[in-house]
Amino acid sequence: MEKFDYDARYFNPLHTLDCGQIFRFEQFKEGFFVLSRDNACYVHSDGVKTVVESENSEYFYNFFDLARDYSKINGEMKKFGVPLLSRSAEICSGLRLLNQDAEEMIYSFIISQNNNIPRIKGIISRICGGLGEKREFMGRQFFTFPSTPKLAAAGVKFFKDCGCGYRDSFLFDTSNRIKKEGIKDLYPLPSAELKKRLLTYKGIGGKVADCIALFGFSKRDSFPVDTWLEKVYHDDFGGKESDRNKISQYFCNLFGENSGYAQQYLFYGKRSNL
DNA sequence: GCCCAGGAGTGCA
DNA sequence: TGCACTCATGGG
Repeated sequence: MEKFDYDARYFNPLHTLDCGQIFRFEQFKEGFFVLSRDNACYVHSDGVKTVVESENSEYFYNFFDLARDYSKINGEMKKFGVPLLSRSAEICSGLRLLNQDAEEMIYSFIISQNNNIPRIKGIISRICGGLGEKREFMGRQFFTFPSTPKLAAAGVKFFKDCGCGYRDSFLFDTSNRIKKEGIKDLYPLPSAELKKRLLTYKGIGGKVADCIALFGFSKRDSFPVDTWLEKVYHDDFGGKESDRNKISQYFCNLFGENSGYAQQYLFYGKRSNL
């Protein structure tokens, strides 16, 4: 068992986990049981220190993006004079962007399209239960996220039976393509080029590509626009466009390198009615 | 029964 | 290029 802690003011487990960037976590004891790739951790906070217990501290230190100073990022958010953003930044100063596994993000966000978060979590959980490896951490059983070869070999019916709906063939096609080609050459690409490449996969459009770039490739200059951010754009920024690509461009021009952080604050703030 | 959910593929003008 | 239509599924 390895264990470390961090200033809770800039690391709040609930705000970090509950803003739609991760689908594999559950309430556990006084905090949360969190899964990423084939790793598990227990994260909990007393409001002063946030503690992470795992068998791989190095992995989760990077996963929770703890090398980065969020006090400055958080402060920047209040300079735009947008009440929703200021409130969210004030209340959610401990919200952090996770550095997650690229392939896990690709499959997870293909599932996310036109879907709601509770159901997305259920689908992913069933896929892991069916194809992942059984492990145990702190007396709790969990399943790893399946490798691409396992997903590729599963067949459309497996995904259908997990409740994926019409996204079953997207997962089948994309996993088989990644099995053949790999994604190694995607890592060094700049955001715009990466997004262009992601758009060529079945089931990945503009919004999902932005999520994968942001959460799976740590491209913080991405701004995914879903139904919630479209609401934010109209309600809180007085925007007139309806094309989500244009809305994303608007926000990227406004927030630049901090686009991803602003997006998460706004998403959480709007959904939570802050 | 309806509307919505972290949308995208397709066909047609 | 733009736009309407369609796609499974479960929760509210």
